[in-house]
Amino acid sequence: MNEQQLDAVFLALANSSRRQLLDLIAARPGCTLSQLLSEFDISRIGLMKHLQVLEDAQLVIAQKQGRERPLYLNAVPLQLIHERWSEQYRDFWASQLTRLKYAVESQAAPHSKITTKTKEKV
Amino acid sequence: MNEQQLDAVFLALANSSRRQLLDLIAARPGCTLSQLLSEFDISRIGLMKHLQVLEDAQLVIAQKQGRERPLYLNAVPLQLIHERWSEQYRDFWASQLTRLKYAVESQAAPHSKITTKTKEKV
DNA sequence: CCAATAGGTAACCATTAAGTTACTTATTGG
DNA sequence: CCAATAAGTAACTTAATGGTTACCTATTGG
Repeated sequence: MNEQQLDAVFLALANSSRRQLLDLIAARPGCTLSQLLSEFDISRIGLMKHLQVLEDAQLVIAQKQGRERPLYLNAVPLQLIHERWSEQYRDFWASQLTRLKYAVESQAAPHSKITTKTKEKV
Repeated sequence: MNEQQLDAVFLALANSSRRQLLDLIAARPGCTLSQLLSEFDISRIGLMKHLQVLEDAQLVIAQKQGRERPLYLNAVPLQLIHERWSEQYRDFWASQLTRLKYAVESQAAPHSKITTKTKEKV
């Protein structure tokens, strides 16, 4: 995946309606836009535009069949990103410290208050 | 992570300058904006805005120290997404078929031409 | 001290995103 | 056949992105 493809995938995921749409397509392979419309509060055209963004990112594929256009998840881009992260952040995650590690190191003599404060829910 | 936090993280990742910035911060924990500026073709303010987007997503944390603001990667959001995908797409990825599976199933009697065509590089 | 340095604000501009309504096309079931 | 259905196009509005320049603030090293 090149940089532009990454842009497209992350952009596609950066919207909760689109993530929901993707989940629905994953759960109901072959479904059509009209079938999914009832799950959303937006217009058909609005939803169609979201779908287009997912297709641009190649997260969804569709083949027109008659007047319908059945939709399918293509999880390959997600898989590729998943694998890349596995390699890239292996050490980070293995340490089980992540931000806390650096937060503490960077402060000469942290108060106990600060160390507890940095352990926040995410 | 709630939906808005996911929005923020994916939005932050949906730009190659920001991904590059994140990589640099990961590689040089404690570095400052000015130090990183030479790696980019954009203005300091432009870069500062990208940094702000990463901070909004809590992918980067910074504590002001004197006139400097050392930067640190916070990989926790990435880790959470990584874990979620591991669960969510386990079966999909295990099948090693992804889109091909559904593409073939959805066509009554596919020509050999079509089955080869669906196996495209991603 | 004070000039250089690191960072921050404000205001602006062009492009893209996210949504709408109105209209068109093409397929199909009864 | 033909009306209902599924999808697509066009045009528009509002808000957000991604970038700029100009100016301001605060810290620090010599």
